[in-house]
Amino acid sequence: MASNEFQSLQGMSDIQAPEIYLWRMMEERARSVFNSYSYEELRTPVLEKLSVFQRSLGDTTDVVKKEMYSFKPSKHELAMRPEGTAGTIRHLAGRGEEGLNARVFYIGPMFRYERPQAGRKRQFHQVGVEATGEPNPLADAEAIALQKSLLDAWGLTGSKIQVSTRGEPSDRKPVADGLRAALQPHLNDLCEDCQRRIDENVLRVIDCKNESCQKIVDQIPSAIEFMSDASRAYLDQVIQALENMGIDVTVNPKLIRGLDYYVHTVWEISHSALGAQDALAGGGRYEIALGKKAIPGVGFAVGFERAIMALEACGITGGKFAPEGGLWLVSLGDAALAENMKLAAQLRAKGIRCGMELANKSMKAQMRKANRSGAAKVIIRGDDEIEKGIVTVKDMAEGSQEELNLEDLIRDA
RNA sequence: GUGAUUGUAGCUCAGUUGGUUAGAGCGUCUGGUUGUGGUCCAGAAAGUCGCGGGUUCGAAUCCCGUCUUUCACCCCA
Repeated sequence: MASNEFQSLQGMSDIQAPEIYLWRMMEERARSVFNSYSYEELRTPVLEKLSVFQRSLGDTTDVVKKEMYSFKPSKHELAMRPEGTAGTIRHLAGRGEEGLNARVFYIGPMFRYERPQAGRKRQFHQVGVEATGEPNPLADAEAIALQKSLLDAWGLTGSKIQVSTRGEPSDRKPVADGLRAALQPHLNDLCEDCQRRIDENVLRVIDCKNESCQKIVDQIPSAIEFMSDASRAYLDQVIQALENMGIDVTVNPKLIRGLDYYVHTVWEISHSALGAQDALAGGGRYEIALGKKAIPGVGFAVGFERAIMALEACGITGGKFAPEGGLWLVSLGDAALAENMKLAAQLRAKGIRCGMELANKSMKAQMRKANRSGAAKVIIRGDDEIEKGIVTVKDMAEGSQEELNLEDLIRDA
């Protein structure tokens, strides 16, 4: 089978039935949930100028540094979007005042050149939202509530919401300095990676998976303790607002989120079914400057591939959402086949799911197909029926049959 | 980028220390006498054993390369 020519690219897969029905369910319900929170859909291009991502995600992040599909077809260096926020903000920034108070969502493919792994593809799919506006703990809480509504709508259970804060930009230095000072005495006990991280990105030491590093991290003060009173108060207000809405979250000061643009609230939703990459969704408050003015907002993204892994662990699979019901037309003889083509067109015009065999096959074969299609009823027509202007209708579940006038069938269908 | 791992019919997999026409189950198709499915029975079609080299009288089985799968690190959704 699969010769190389028929293989899709590494980390990029074809999504087909029955899994596709799960995707469709998720997309449809996502749109419905977003509508209930009065968010509008925004579709931005997959390609943007490379600078759009460099400026919003940060030059130093791995995503920008080494995971982007970029190329230069003409004047500008372009890149395929590795996430949805940058393009969305690029769009909103162009809408002036209106863009500073917008609520939009997106659904679509994202691209990152990484080694594929559980729940990680090179072309992967996200649904996300962005709500722009000045920092407001209630907005952050609402975004988390919206995300929870989304997962609930999909029927996903067993996920965990963890919340933390990055503080304000002015907190960054005190936090980094404070953590470095606290870690310094333990330097030799940290893993190799972490010894490097202390200088490069000290926050990453906090969520190192190495057990011995974790022991040390547990001993030192959390990043939040080095932040200003205002930053801590902001987080408290978010937690309070979530409590008021009855949303259960865990405050985890060790939660680190990588992108540079985050300020204040950050959060992550994880699920035990996912393996090492257990985050199926993440979000946070950000401030993104593309031009002179920074755009403040809050948003989140959910990974479809990972959400699907979690859903399947909950026993929710695509097959459950496969289309079924409707009719199947069985034709005996060429005359009936021609007549059924006409009938099918009439039924389909009424929006009825309607299948039929277009080749001259045995009745047995046609019935088998009808059964497989999930049709509720089968319309059987041969020379007899054509002559009398009737159809034989068989109920597939009960096995019962009756004869109907053709006109009655078309009218009542 | 680092370290492992996978690749045999549409799908899930067997294939013994390299040896004649590569197997099974599921699925598909066709039948089981006049126009009836989901069960049962019978039969059939379907693989240049991921791709390319090499070793050998002979390779799905050994070696090298390459693509791909899966997993962990890294990073992230």
